[in-house]
Amino acid sequence: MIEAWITQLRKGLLEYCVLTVLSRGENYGYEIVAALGRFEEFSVTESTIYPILARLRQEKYLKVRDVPSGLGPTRRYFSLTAIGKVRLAEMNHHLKKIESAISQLKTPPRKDNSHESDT
Amino acid sequence: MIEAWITQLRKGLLEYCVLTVLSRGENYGYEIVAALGRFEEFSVTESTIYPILARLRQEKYLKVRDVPSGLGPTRRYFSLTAIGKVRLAEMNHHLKKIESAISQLKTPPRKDNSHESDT
DNA sequence: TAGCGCTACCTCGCGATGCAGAGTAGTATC
DNA sequence: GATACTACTCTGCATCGCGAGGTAGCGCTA
Repeated sequence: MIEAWITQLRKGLLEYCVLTVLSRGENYGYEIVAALGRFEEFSVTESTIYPILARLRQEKYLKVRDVPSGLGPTRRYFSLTAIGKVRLAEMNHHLKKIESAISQLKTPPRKDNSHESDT
Repeated sequence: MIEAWITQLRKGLLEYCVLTVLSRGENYGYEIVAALGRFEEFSVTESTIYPILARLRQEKYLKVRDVPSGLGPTRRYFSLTAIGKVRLAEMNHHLKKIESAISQLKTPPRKDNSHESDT
């Protein structure tokens, strides 16, 4: 099942997506779910996002600001901290390297010489 | 720890990498480990690769050919089956969509109109 | 007051995966 | 027989995504 594979692929990636969304400005959980949900491959529910937000916050990558919405429960706005921005930059760096590695995997490795001429 | 994040990122991705490596032609486990190990982000050991190969084979994405190596135990060459190639194509498709989604996440969403002019 | 629906947040428990560590087996060399 | 190298296998743990379920504030209708 491709769907099961996508679930595995998201591991780690969703954390990155949350940070990326927040790099555009502060936002609250419910809206982040909606923002990611616009993309089929990132369709998620609260039970996926809230634990990520909690962990990111615990690790000091996010800070919190509670704002009464007057239209329901208080909204908890998350935004990147300084180290959160650093973290996101590191992630971007690693993702680029991974992309590069994958594109190299698609091409047979260039042996310096042809001391291996099987078949 | 970024390293822990990379570990999470690899979930699902390694399966894709293995299929990609095999799309270049048949190969055996030990060599696949070496092929992936050339890239820092994909540095793995046998205990990571062999379970993937076993699962991929069980799901009929790979077929096996045993070849005595005369230099140790018999080598077990893996190669893509027909549905293995289909699977890899599907994965490529999904990865492209994910890449596209990520690049859109980096840009604030364009509202068709400005019926939402917050700030 | 009671019931319903929407917004918004949080927690529990399961399944899948990556991976360190340890083990098995075949061949060659000493 | 002991050591070393190649090649593959198994066990057990940690982490994450996510379905299911729960709480709470506000507004509407009856």
